[in-house]
Amino acid sequence: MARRSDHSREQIKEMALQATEKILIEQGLAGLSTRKVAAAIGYTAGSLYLVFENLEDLLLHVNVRTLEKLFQTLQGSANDCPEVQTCLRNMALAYITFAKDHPNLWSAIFERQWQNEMPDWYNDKIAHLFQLVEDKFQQLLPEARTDKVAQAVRAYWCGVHGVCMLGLTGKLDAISDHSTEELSNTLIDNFLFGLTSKKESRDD
Amino acid sequence: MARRSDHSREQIKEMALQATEKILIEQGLAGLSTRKVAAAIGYTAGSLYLVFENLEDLLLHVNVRTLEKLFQTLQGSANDCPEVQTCLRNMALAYITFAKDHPNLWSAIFERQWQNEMPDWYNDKIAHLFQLVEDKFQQLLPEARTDKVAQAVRAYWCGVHGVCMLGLTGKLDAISDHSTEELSNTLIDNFLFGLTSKKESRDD
DNA sequence: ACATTAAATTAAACATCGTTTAATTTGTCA
DNA sequence: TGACAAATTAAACGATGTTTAATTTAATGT
Repeated sequence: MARRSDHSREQIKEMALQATEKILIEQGLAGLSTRKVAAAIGYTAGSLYLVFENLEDLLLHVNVRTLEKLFQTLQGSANDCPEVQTCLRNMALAYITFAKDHPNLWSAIFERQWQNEMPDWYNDKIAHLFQLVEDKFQQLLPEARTDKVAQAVRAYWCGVHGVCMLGLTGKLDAISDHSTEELSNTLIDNFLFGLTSKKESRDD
Repeated sequence: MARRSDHSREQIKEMALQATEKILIEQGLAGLSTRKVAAAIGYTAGSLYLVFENLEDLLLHVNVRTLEKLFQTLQGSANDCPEVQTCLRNMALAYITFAKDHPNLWSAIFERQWQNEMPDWYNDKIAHLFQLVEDKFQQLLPEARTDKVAQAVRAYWCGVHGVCMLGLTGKLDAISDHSTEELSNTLIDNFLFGLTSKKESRDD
């Protein structure tokens, strides 16, 4: 075996990931290209294909890192809160804050239409995130059936994500300028109130 | 003045819009290109720039048509319902159904990161859609302050959109397979219940 | 120490893209 | 009929993701 440079495959992989993240942060998904990434790490576009399947694969690895950071943030916001409702409130706000702080990284996860379906190691990270919310809902609804909790988790998640998406892409500002945080609280509070008030209702 | 073909500017515009829509439906946003559109209407890519600013402008015009269709659908679902809650339920379901029926047209509205901010004639169409929901909320909360209604509309809209987005892009299937419609109902019902139960609560 | 060999890396090619430019066709009017 | 202007195109430009063949590099066997 022989290699010209003193970078191992893993090193190149790491360098490429960091370079991609930097470009993504500074120029957004539209400003990302294989040649830019390669130039940033002193290599050529072709070399990236030795380490990643293609640009989509590279981007997927950056996204999973973003998901990990998001996980840390959400976990931190889910700890010291007296009531479960407060936790779920805070986690939503933490999600929104994260998206605002890292708009390009965050939207890189959703902006793209992926060719292949997500690999397992990626879906696992998302499940990891869901688990964080699910724990709280199990605490909130201790006697509820498993699938009811799962349903609540998804509804919550969709709501928060919707606020984030429409809020950050400015699709709401055209109409009014309510803050995204207020919107999130309105949605969560009312949803949770409804959920905890009529635990026994059957409507399906 | 002289023109080679017997197509007026308006005709070409219309032809291009229809061709774009067809390509979008069949091949998705990733399969769309100026050359394809031009070829489909028997012209050359350059000719499109006589009629549209650029591809983004062309796509925007297709999207506004999609919004108009969506408006018709929502309006239809908002008519014959005994209770307001039922209307809001149905409108959400209609939105989801529309997105499922026209997945590529629907996601073309959101998948792309736009260079320029939306023109007024586009934002107006969105406001038009919001109005449809706002009417129902005003009916639901006749005594509420205007901004509270506006807030509720946005929360509702974000929730529904979030369900749609995460549901259609398959970001939820990785975890469980609850139907998108059930999810929508869970979110809406609980949110509305919370909203109508504690009308007088103050928490901001 | 040197030739061999295989891996690492690149340069170049390919097909495509959005957009702009100059060239060409076309129809109308003096 | 000839001149002019609008309509349309062909071609060019710079850029993209990806693949290929060529080249460089370092370790190995002798």
